[in-house]
Amino acid sequence: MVKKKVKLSDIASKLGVSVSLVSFVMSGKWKENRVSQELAKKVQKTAEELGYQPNTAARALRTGKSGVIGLVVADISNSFYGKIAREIENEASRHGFQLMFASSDEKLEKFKKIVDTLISRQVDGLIIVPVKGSATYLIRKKEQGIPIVLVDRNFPKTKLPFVVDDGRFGGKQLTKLLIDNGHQKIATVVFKGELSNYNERVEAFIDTLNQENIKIASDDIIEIPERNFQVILEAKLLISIKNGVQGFFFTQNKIGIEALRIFKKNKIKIPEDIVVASYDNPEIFELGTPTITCYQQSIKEISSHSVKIVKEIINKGHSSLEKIILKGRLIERESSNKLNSSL
Amino acid sequence: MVKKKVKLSDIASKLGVSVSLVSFVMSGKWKENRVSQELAKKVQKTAEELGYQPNTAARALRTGKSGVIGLVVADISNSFYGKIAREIENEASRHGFQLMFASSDEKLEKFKKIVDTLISRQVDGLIIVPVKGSATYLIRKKEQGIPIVLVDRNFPKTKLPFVVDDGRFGGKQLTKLLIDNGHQKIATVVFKGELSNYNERVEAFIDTLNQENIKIASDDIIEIPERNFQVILEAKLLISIKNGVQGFFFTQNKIGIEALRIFKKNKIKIPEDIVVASYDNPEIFELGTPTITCYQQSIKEISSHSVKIVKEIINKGHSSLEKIILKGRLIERESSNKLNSSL
DNA sequence: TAATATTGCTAAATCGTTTTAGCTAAAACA
DNA sequence: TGTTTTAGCTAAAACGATTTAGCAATATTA
Repeated sequence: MVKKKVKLSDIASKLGVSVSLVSFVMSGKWKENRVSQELAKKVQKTAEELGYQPNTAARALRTGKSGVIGLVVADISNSFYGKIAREIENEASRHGFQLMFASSDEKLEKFKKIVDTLISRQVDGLIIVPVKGSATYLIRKKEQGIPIVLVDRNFPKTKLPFVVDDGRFGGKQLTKLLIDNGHQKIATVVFKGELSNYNERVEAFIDTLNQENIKIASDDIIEIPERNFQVILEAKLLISIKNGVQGFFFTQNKIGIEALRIFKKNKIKIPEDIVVASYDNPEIFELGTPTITCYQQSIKEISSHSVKIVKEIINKGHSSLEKIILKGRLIERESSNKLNSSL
Repeated sequence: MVKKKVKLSDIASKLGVSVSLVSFVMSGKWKENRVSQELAKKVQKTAEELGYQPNTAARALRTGKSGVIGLVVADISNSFYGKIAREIENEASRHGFQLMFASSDEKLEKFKKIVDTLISRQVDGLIIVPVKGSATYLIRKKEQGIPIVLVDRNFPKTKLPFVVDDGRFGGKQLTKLLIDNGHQKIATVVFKGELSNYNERVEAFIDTLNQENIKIASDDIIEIPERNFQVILEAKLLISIKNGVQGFFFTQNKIGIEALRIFKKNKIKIPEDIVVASYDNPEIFELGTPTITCYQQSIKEISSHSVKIVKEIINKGHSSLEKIILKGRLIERESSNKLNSSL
C-alpha cells in the first residue's frame, strides 16, 4: 500500500500542460516566465490536491544547491553546543535551510571525515566549530569554493570567516571580578593547544593580573590535555589549593563543571575554601549550591550571525562582514565572593 | 580559484574507460560486474589522486536512497535529547547514515512541517520523538511507506514501531524509594496530555501507592500545561507543600530542573523541607547540592535500537522487533532521604 | 499592411550517478 | 572446426527537477 510519490509530470499530465510550466509555477517563477495567472492557480491547486512534495535530490542535482547547511560541533550533548545548535537551527529554518549535524569529539581525523562527507552530501555551506590542527585543511576546503564560517573558535592568522565571543573581554571580566572581590592568588585552567579563542581568555587573565600588579606564578596557568582530563584536572586543582590558590577562573563550561564534581568529591567548599568563576552558563551554574559566577556568551547573536554570514557566502561568494567578535555578559553569583556569600 | 568537483566521468576519461566501469569500482561492485582486478586498482588509485567525492544528490536521485536519517526531537538543547541525539548520531554513522535534525518544540504544526520537509528531502527514514496529537498524521506517513520509528514516546494503540523506556518500571522505582524512605504524603507532576509514556509514569506512581495502601488525594497528581508551565508549577508546588506534601516525584527532567529553580528561589530546602526524586539524570542532579535521586533511562540502548530498527525497516520494509521497552536504573542520592542526608 | 514585440506555452538538454542490456574477443566445449 | 560460455568492457536509459531556446499566436507599432 505504498503510495507513489507525486512528481511534476503527474501534475502536468493531469492538467495537460508541460512539465516546465508546472515547474515554473511551483518554484514561484511563473510571472517572469509568462504563465497565465489562470493556469498558475490551477497548477497550484492540483499540486495541493495531489500532495506534491518536491524531490530535493533532483533539484539539488540540477541546481547544485541542496538547501542544507552542515553543522559541525565538538559535541552536541554539551549544553553549550546544544544551545548553539538550537539557535542555528531556528535561524537556518527561517532562511529556508535544513541542518545536517555531526560531532567531531575534538578529533582531527573524525572532523575531516565528517566535513568530507557533509561536502559530498552537497551541503550548500558549513558552520563549523573547528578542532585543533584543522586550519590548513579548512583553508583548502574554502579555496575549493565551499562556503565556511567558523563559530565559537577561529584561526586568526587565516582568512576563514568567523563568529566568536570576545575572549579577551570575557576573560578580563571574570578575572577582574575575582580580584575586586579581594582575591589575589588566583589560577586559571585551560585545555592545552593552539585554539586561540581559549588562549585569549588566558591572556586576558594574565593581562588583568599584570595591570593590577599582581604576580603570577607559572603554576597558576594550568594547562591540561584533552583526553582523560578529569584525572589530571583533579590532581592539579588539589595541588593548587594546597599551594594557597584562593580562586579559579575556568575557561570553559566543560572544565568548570568537572571542577565542581571534583570539589564536591573532595569536600572542598565554595566559596568558603575556594572561590570560583567560569566561562559559560550551564544550568548547574544557575541552580547548584552555591550558584556559580560566570560569563555568558551571546549565543543567540553568535548563532544568527553565523547563519547570516554563511548564507551570504553561499549566495554572493563572500560576506560583507566576515569577522565578528561579540561580547557576552558577566553574571555575578555566589561562588566568587567569600565575604558575601548570600549575594 | 574554485576547483571544479571531480566526477566519475573525469576519472573515466583520464583512464580511457567508461563511466559505468568506474561506477562499478567506486561502489565496490566490481567483482560481480567482472571488472579486472588490475583496472579496479587503477580506478581506485586515480579516484584517490583526484580526490573524488561522490555526488550524493545524483546517487539519491537515481537510487531513491539518500543515506540520511531524519531526527526529530522536542528540543535539541534539552540535555536528555542532546544525549539521545549524540548516541543516535554515533550509531547512525556506524551504519553509514548522516543525520538531519530539527526540534519540534512540542508544537504539532511545527512538527508536521518539519517531518514534511525532511521527507521531501528524501530522508531514508525517520527517528521521531512524537508530539501530542501527531498519531494519525504519523500513521498516514507510515502508510505512505516512510520508515518511521518513535523514540522516547509511543502511541500504544497504533502499529507505529517504537523504542521507549519502561515508564511503569521507572515510575515504580522512584515512588517505591520515596515510600521506603518513610514518606507517605507524596505528589507527582506531569505535563497534561495524552502522551502515554509520561502517563505510565504517573500510573506507576498511583499503583505503587495503592499497593502500599497509601491514600492519594486528587491534588497529589499535579497536571500542568506545556506553555508557561513555570508559573503554574511554582504555584502548585507551593500549595502542595502548604498542604503537607512531604515529597515529589517529577516525571521529566524539564519539570525536575524547574522545580529545583523554584525551591531555590523560595528557600525551600531539600531534603529537610521536602524530599525529591525525578526522572532523568541531567548534570545538575549529579552535581547540585543536594544531589538528586533519579531514574536514568538507558539512553545508549534506546538510541542504538532505534537506529537498528529504522535501518531494518528501510532495508526490508519491516523490522523483526518493532516494539522495544527498556528499563533504566535508579540512582539513589541525597534528595530523597530526610533522615540520612549524608548518603 | 507589414514589420516587430509580446504573450503563453513546450521541447529538450542537463545535472552525476546507477544499472540494464548488449557487444566483442577469448576460452571452453563438442 | 564450429558452437557455446565466459570474461571484460561499453552504451544508453533512467531518476525528477530546472532552465534555455524557441515556436505560435496575438498584439502593437510604424
